[in-house]
Amino acid sequence: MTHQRLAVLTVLQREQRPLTIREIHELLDTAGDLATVYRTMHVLQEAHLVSRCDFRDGVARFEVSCACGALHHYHVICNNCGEVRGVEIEFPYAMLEGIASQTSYSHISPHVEFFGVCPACSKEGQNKKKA
Amino acid sequence: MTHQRLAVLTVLQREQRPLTIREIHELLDTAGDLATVYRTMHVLQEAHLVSRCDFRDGVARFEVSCACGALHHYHVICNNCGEVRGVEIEFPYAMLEGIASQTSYSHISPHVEFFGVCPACSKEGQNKKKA
DNA sequence: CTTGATGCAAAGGGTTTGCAGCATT
DNA sequence: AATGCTGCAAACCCTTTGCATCAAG
Repeated sequence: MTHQRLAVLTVLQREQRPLTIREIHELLDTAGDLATVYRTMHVLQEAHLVSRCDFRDGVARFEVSCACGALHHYHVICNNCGEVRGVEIEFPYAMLEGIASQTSYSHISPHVEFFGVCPACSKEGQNKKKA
Repeated sequence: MTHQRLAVLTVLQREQRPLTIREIHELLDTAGDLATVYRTMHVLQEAHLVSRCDFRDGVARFEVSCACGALHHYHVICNNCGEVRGVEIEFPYAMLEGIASQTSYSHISPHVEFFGVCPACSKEGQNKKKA
């Protein structure tokens, strides 16, 4: 609604990758207060305009919510250099049904992040082996 | 190896659920220092004796690594009351292959947590609707 | 005027680290 | 004696919060 919030959304739209709150703050033209960005992210999250992801490094990241069709948006993070790749792939909904039937939980939604080794770091590893 | 580390493993074995470092510390008979538990968890993690999971609440949790066969161990967390249920279910490895081929990343491993509403909270919701 | 967003500063909470002391080999 | 684990305290970082101010309806 407010100017600041639109600015945050614009940044996220432009970057098209998960951003730390600190990164968002630095990318804002009219850099307001960091606390304001934190509050803004809460609002945008509850409005389902952005989604939060967690790369297991203790820092929350945000990106614009995808207009998910059949394919869903995931991330693969390099264990070595931290590079993040986006992936569009179908999530196996059969799994959700299995979980629902095993647990009687409802409204189940998965939070998934993939970790691996990126091509560049893979090569480096090979070089190290050879050396 | 050391006494403290075995004690931590024993606690995790006994409880059979993801524990906060603070919880582990409180469950230890000879409660040493919190910092020691933090260091211990790092060691155990690197030794692949425990695995860390993340329930998106800013606190790391640990449990004994499963001797994974065909079925894998996952968690379903109640969005309302925070109750955690364990689930044993097959993970769709086809998904991993899809991601590997899309990204050229190797050694891909998924980190998954499921969120939903537990049966008890589901009932409460219905009561509220009726009331 | 009333409501809500902002900036600023301080506090909170989980985690890490430096250092000295202690145990074990 | 040497290595490494422990306890203690302080520091670090991300995040949240109280409060006064400011902008908008």
